[in-house]
Amino acid sequence: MSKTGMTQKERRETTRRKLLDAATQVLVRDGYTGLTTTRVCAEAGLSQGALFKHYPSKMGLIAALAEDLYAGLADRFEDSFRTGEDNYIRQAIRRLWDVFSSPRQLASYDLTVAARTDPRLQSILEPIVLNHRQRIRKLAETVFAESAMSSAQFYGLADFILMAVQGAVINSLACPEPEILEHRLTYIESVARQLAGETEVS
Amino acid sequence: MSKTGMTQKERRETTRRKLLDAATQVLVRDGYTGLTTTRVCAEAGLSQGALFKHYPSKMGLIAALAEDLYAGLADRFEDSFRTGEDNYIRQAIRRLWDVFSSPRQLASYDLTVAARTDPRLQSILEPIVLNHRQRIRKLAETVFAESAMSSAQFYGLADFILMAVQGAVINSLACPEPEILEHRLTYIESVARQLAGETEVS
DNA sequence: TAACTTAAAAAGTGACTTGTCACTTTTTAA
DNA sequence: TTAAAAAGTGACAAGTCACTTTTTAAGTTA
Repeated sequence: MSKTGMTQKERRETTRRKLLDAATQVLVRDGYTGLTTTRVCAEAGLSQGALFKHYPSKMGLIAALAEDLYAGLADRFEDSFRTGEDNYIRQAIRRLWDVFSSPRQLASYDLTVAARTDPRLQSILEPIVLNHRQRIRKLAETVFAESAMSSAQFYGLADFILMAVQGAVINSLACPEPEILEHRLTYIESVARQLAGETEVS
Repeated sequence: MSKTGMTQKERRETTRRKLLDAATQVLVRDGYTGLTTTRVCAEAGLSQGALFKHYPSKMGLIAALAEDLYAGLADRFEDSFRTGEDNYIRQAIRRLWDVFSSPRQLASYDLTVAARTDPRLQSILEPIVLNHRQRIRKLAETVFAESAMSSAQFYGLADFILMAVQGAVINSLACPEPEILEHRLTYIESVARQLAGETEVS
């Protein structure tokens, strides 16, 4: 844990990683409102000066944070679909639920919602979110290349299910009701099963 | 526009309404992060002292704001479904989209998301959101009492569609893509049509 | 009209915000 | 070994925040 014995490049990288990890944790724990440079530095065990040496402003840090965060989310999403393939519809919904209600995913909604009223944040998120979408779309195509459905058909369905799950997650943010949630998930599951059974949707 | 010629009760009420309207507008315009007592007072054309005379704290104001806001949302939701009944599935989806992408509805997501990391806000929203759900559920039941579907069936479907639309709306917050959105809406519409055509869903 | 109560304005307080600056420590290059 | 460059520190400036205190204005009642 000593600071010495590192090359400059290593020092740079480890410090930036510390800052990004700290920022992520603060965003997860305290939300966008509680995301202050003071807290990030305290969490990282570094000084204010260190932060502003590496990032020109708070927004600069947030830009790096967003990139890092979404990369992690996409990774998790992919992992979740690479493992386990039995009884896939039922499990897929549950897995989607797990993915989209994970702390980091919930924290990403803080950024999304804040972007509504912050043009700077919006322009930071735009390319990141576009890339994120593409990555998920590609996953859907490759994973279900050998499926009965065409990948295009599947993506339409998957995207739709995804929207529904996310809507359900966000709706349970302010007031979690396990029963309603369970009901919604099983409904989504049944719809997915029904839609997947038919080749023609539109 | 004179301040005089009012009874105390009238003064109280008009001032409180001014504060609530101002707070709503600030939330809509600047988001939860930008919702400060200073801005609310400026927007209302009143002093800080006036605000804290009527509400014991910022959270007290937010509690009143939330109640007022959600009441308005439910009203709008109901209105949207009371008028016009032709070609209802296609129109219903568009109407839902309109409702859920309205400025006030988007602003309500600021509260929802902020509640994740603020227990005080969460306990304020809990009863309000519960009541909101009930109100919407009742609407679904009464509106479709004479429909082919049973109201219970319809509510399951409606709730599901609602989640999907909301998910789509939130997903386009950070990075609006009209084409993707349009595609999603038509997909949701086709699914709704398909599901509504069958009496048995589960 | 005078005494009293409530509403609103004006001014102020301390805590917290982002960002800067002068300085020390560590690594790199000559 | 020594000079320059990079990384990191901690105090501090300037401003904003929620909230309080003091003062003025208006409404109510005797």
